[in-house]
Amino acid sequence: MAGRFDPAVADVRWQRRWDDERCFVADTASAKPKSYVLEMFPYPSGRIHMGHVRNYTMGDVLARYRRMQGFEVLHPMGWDAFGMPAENAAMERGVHPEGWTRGNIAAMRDQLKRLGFALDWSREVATCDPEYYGHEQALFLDLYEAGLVYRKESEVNWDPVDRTVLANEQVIDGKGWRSGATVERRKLSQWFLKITDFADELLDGLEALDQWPEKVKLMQENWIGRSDGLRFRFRTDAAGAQRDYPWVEAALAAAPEIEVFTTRPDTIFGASFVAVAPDHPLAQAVASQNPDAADFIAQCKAVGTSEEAIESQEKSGFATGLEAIHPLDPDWRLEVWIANFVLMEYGSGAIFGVPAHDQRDHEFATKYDLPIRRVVASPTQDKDTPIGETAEPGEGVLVNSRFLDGLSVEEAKDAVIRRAEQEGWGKREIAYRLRDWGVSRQRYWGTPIPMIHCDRCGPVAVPREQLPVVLPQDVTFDIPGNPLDRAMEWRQASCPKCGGEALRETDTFDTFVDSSWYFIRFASQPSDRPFDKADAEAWLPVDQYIGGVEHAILHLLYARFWTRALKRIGRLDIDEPFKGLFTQGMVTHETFRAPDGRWLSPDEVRKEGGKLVAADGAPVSRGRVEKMSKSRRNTVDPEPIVAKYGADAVRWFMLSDSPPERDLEWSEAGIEGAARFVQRVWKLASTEASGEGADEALERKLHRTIAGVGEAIEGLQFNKAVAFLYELTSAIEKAPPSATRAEAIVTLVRLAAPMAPHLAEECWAKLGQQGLVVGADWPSFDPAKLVEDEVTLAVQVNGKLRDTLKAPRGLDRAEAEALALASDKVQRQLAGASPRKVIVVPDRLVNIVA
RNA sequence: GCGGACGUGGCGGAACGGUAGACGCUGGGGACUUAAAAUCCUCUUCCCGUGAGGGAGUGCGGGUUCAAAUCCCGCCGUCCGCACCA
Repeated sequence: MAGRFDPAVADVRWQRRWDDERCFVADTASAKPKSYVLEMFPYPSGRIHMGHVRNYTMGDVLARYRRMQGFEVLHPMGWDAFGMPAENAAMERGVHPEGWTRGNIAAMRDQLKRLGFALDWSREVATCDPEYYGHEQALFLDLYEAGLVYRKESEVNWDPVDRTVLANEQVIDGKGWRSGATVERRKLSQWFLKITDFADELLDGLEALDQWPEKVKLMQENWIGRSDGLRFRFRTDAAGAQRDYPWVEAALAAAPEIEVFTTRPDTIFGASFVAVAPDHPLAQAVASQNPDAADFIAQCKAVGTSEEAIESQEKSGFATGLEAIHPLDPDWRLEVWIANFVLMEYGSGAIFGVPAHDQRDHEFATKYDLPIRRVVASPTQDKDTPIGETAEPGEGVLVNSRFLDGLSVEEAKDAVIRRAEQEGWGKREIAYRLRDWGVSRQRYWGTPIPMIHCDRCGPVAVPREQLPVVLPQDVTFDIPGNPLDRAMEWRQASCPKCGGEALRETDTFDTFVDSSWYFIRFASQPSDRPFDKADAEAWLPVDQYIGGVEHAILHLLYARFWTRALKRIGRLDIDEPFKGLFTQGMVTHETFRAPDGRWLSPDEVRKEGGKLVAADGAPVSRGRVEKMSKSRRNTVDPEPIVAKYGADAVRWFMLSDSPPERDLEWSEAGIEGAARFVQRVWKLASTEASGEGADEALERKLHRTIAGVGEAIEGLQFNKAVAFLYELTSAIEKAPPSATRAEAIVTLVRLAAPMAPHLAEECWAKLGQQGLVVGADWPSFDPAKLVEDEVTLAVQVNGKLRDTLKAPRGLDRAEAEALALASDKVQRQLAGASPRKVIVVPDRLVNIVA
């Protein structure tokens, strides 16, 4: 009896060997074709979790597979090391964010190494390295000089207790996620990157990304939210008797014209009112003179920003006493309202309402008894068909619309836009949902924004030779707010322009800036500049990028933007950073709850008499299978699992069963099964009795497996690759000794190498093969050996399967038909009737239609 | 509300329009063992039948086709993204 494969010994042995031989160091100068495989780098939270293991295992299989195929592979790893958890740890435990982060990186690096990933650690970067963020500051200044950066006042979520800006995701039900304080809307001066300049490019670029999931492309498309329409002006006037009201005067002075944006210029004769956003200048002017208006606006702002709050909120408005003059009819006047459903950030912050064909306008008009005028009619309607309880946003033919009558919606849109442009009161415009990217964060643990504020010169860029602007170490976290604000020694600087006393910018970058170019730095890392153009272009774009779908919009959009911005300024000639994208599913686990509703971790639950009970004997209810999370207490720490079963079993399980894009449920039984497979392969390799002669059936199986595994890995269908290897393993186990069998075992080891590399190396050595299996060639297959000489013909009568027959391959139609008709079962079904028609699919099926 | 994905045994899932359920897990039976673990063999969609065999079956209802899990139409359900975007 051969011994068992002992991962505790083997894993370390081969990891050391790969390291010693620098197996995974990528050579940019190599003449081989290049392949860049990348997984989204982790935030160093302290320990890796199963999601990381799954993500990195997939990338690793691909990287190792490509290497065996003869590619020079770049497969790097680093750390998205800035961010709030480090500061929270500093506040809660009094540790410095840097020390905390560095410690976490060291621990997680060890954990990753223990899993035997084929990573080029020589290129490791952490975004908190001054070298890394210094180059990032330089890139930012490049963009600044190119006019792609600007400073603007903008509204932010302000936590008054923690005295910091919160991201939208950190505002829960209107309260700060840490402090629980009610979040205020506050205006702050922030740095913005002009991502909207690239809106069209980013949208059009999606088309070429044929190796991206449609879902992600669609999400980005919606996020960018392009809509074509017309921007035009209404002249304003006072409504008859109200000319002398002070707020009307103020409003007319502030807004002699109101600009609106519409995607439905065709409905211009259906207009029944004009509405502006509460923070529109006109609304503000009215409010300055009219306390009721001011109250109304304050009410609008008081409503939470949560989705539910917005959804349940009733449409409401405030009549300003102004009127807007219809651009196509000077005698036609529309009431001007301030309305709570108009957004200042979109379009021009003002709309004209068409209640007949827009649901929001319909609700508003109904409430305030404004006219509802049909201007589009479907084929079953005419110009007098009344509008019902809801608006009719659909297609049709224009009615009640003067010169537009009879035109289709599309034709009418065009006609109105042309007329507006001719007459000079409006022009065609494209509006985007996408906003410019605000990158300022009032946080310590991030990349300092390389700017200096001078009272005389305004904001001035830090001179290049002074980069990097390094974070000061000596800061305190005992008081809420940004510690950089209090680091007076660090803040003081002389103005690069006038030489006078000035203060540094104390905001740091959104961490998404850090992750917007790390894949470029991986490809090329000179010390004197962010990257070398030629070296970076040798690797980029990333051939396969793998990560969670939660980054479908922000990170992936920012990285695409950054890459295009670098192209525009001539730094890198790459359009799209990620040629192939794959978003893997989550790792889930069942959940358990105590009678009082508390979540219980799996090790607090045991089985007793077929029932689940807690440690104290209380009955436990089984919850849903959910994503592993601390709050649900259903996490499984990979480290003890790896220690118990070995890296390969864990890797194998991560690839088994579930298709990679779907969720994978962690289970004890599953990992046991994976560990069993590892031993089966080891047993084959370690007990192989050499045999003589060929085994044709096994040989065909072998070639089909080579083809199948290759195709599955190429398509990132790892679960199928796994299934193929199970089949081959069973076939070899059952086969009698032969030369073919011996060869099949060697091939099996190569096929399994990307997934279970330690096992493969151990087997490879045991089988007396030369070198390391990581450097071995991927097996090739002979297409001629993929087919069987004998096929199984399915025989159907009227489309129902009645028999299966063994037949030699390549029967012609007549032969196949004759064979099928000779079947007893077929004859019984036919019961003497003669077939009306016979369909033959060669070597597969005969269908007899009676 | 808008957009999208998905729905197959006890479970995860396979299946160029052509033998539904590969492979794995679980469970049943058996072998080996003093015993257990490990390992191996074997069965495992459902219904009728001792059996040979027959019938049903891929969320539901229609349709196209010699043939539909797969294509088309209409429902139902689950999940995800966006959300007062003019």
